[in-house]
Amino acid sequence: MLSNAEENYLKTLLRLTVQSGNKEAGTNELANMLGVKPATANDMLKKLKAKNLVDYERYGKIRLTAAGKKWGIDIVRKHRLWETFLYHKLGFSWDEVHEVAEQLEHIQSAKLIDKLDEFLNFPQYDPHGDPIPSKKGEMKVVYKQTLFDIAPGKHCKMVAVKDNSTTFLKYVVNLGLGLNDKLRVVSKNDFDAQVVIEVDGKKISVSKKFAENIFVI
Amino acid sequence: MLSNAEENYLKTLLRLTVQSGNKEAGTNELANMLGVKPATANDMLKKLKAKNLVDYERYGKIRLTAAGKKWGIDIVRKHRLWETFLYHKLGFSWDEVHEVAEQLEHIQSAKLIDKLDEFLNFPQYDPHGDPIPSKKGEMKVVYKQTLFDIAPGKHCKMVAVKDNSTTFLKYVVNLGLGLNDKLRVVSKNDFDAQVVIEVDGKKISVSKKFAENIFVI
DNA sequence: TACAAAAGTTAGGCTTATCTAACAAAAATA
DNA sequence: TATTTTTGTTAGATAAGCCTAACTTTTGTA
Repeated sequence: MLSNAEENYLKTLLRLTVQSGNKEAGTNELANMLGVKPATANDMLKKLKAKNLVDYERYGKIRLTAAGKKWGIDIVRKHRLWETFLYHKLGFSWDEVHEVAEQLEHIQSAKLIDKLDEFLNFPQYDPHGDPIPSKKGEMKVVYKQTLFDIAPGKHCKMVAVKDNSTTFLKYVVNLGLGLNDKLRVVSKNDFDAQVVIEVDGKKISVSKKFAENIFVI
Repeated sequence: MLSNAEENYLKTLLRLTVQSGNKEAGTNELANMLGVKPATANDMLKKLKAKNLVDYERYGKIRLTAAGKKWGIDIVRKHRLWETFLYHKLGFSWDEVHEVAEQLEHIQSAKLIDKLDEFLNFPQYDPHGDPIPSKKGEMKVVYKQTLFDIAPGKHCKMVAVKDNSTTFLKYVVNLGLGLNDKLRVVSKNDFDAQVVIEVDGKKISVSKKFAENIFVI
């Protein structure tokens, strides 16, 4: 049994290593993402090392052990299943699910998650288009191509978002965009990197930062 | 915002005062029910007093303030709604719901609970027959009459259970008893207070302790 | 390569929620 | 009523998770 804090460190390390293809993380980076000070993260790393959840030496890089990775994936699985429940069963909106799921992901009951999975009909993706890991910890490869990578003239389909913050998601909805929308990249501006796209015959111009947070296939 | 620990103290105080008709509670009693030492409970009482959630003087009796009572009722509402969800939607059994609901009751999101209430179709009673408080904090009067209070020869209906422990609930199921069963009290033994009841034409003999944990009307 | 900047660590403190041990007040009883 | 028992309180300790301030190691660059 791990505390909520410990679980959050594992979840964040998973994002920082496996999910980003980085393979290793640093103390400051970890602390920043968790909103704590490096000294705090350092203390926790020692604890997680003692529990064999991270692979780590003084002044060295941080990696998850197999056990740590599995635990992190379990949290992601729980988070995404709860998001799916909130969205599809309780009528939460796209941008509201994340915050509540941050709490629900720490509920400890294997049976609860299995039953929830079944109740939701074994969903493959959460409301943000992110893949839901299986019970065994298998997770579909995360999308790598963003809207910014698409060449002008080409078509693509919006399949997920990188940023799950309320601010970003509300912005997306406001622009009239949603998952599975078919997009065409009209142009990419050389001066300020604005990207003009066409959706449903309507043209909209978005920033580089925005385009890099939209995953497409 | 209160911590899980604080919420558990309020919930327990509610049980000890309002729900039992006692109206006041003692430190040892409270500590016992929470599984902590009296010294610990004493510390917490000071904190809750400072937050205006309990009414309490040194060496005096403990009462909940209106705010403390409301908060406690909210926890009970959440607990019972989650139990109903687990039982009716996820297929948990009678004796499994309590433990998981103990965790879920601390999730902080008013919207979540309102939506859950709606999703469950505004249930009035949880799977143990206990009334679910309304959003405003109105709670149906808890049943007072137990199987032990019924005179031999009389009929009654099992509407709730007092004890929600796995041990007790499994025992109830094992005896073939369930909510809404029609019972007839056959006899009450003067020597050891065993109560013989008839259900579906089958006679079973239960202890005084058992009979006192079955609410009937 | 030497040194400045960045990254990481340690030491010592704080808060919350718990404990034990010793003490004080209230209640029960002889 | 005096004394014992029960109940409640205080003081001091511990572990988790966080902090700041000072220090050390590594990295990047002039």
